[in-house]
Amino acid sequence: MLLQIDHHSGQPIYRQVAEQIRRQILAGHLGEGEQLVSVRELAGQLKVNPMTISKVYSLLEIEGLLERRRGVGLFVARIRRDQKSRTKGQMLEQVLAKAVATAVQLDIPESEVHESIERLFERYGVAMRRQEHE
Amino acid sequence: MLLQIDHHSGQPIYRQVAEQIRRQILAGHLGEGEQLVSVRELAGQLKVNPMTISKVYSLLEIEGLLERRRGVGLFVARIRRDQKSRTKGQMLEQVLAKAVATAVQLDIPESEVHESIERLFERYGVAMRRQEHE
DNA sequence: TATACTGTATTAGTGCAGTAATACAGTACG
DNA sequence: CGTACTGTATTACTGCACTAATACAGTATA
Repeated sequence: MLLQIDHHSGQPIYRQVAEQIRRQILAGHLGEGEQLVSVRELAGQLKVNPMTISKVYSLLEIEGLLERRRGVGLFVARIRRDQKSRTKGQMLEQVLAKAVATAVQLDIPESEVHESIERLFERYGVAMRRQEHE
Repeated sequence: MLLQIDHHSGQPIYRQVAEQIRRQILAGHLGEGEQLVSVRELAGQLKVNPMTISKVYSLLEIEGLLERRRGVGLFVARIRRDQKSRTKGQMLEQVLAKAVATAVQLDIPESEVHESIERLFERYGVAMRRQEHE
């Protein structure tokens, strides 16, 4: 599992890690039933206190993304497809709602929002293709 | 000037106020050259320490939205149209970039993003119409 | 130049989110 | 049942963002 922390982002460590794991699960990069790296091991890799990682895992367990087995470890929970896509939809809508609110208050027309999104997607497409070649 | 503070939003006061004034300026609801309410007066209205408002004004001055005249007060700066629309565009793009990043990482297709935005705009439309009737 | 406004530099208080240390609890397995 | 793993409850430290109190500085105007 490839994780990285940006100590200068202002975002707390536990949220950065949680967000990355959450996305790996929802995107299917982290398979159902798969065991996660142990708290102490991940803490060691990231050079962070184990409690910080424990907090991350607890957070994701509450969200229903992880299942814990006492004394054994944490595993990616079985998630029903509809629930999964609903969660993904909610995450998207959360960020989009902010954007639309901004646009409305600044009197920016809907068409411009769509255009901007097209540009951004295009930019991502380019970035992805560059990544594939490396 | 109609401003409100939500003490339960978690967002600090000075940012809430700054954001609201910023949008009023960029949307043109607060005209060029117009004088702003004095620090002490606004602080009184919002029942907040004057320094908090001073901080807000300083912030907006640094952004180039306000001009200060020592001992007199603060005024909405003259902003060139192109700069204004550029600023607005940047604000929008900032929030949209996050949304697109989320979508890409979750493997959500671009079409779904556009649909979600249409829905959100529609919802806002309804809310606005309701407001007009009140 | 006195007064009644403007804004602000400085300093101090406060709360809380984030992180860490420590010690405790469950499980597997020889 | 001991050892070597799992995760975690409790407690405490720490830094910093936010807010506030106070006293100071500029300007207009009579």
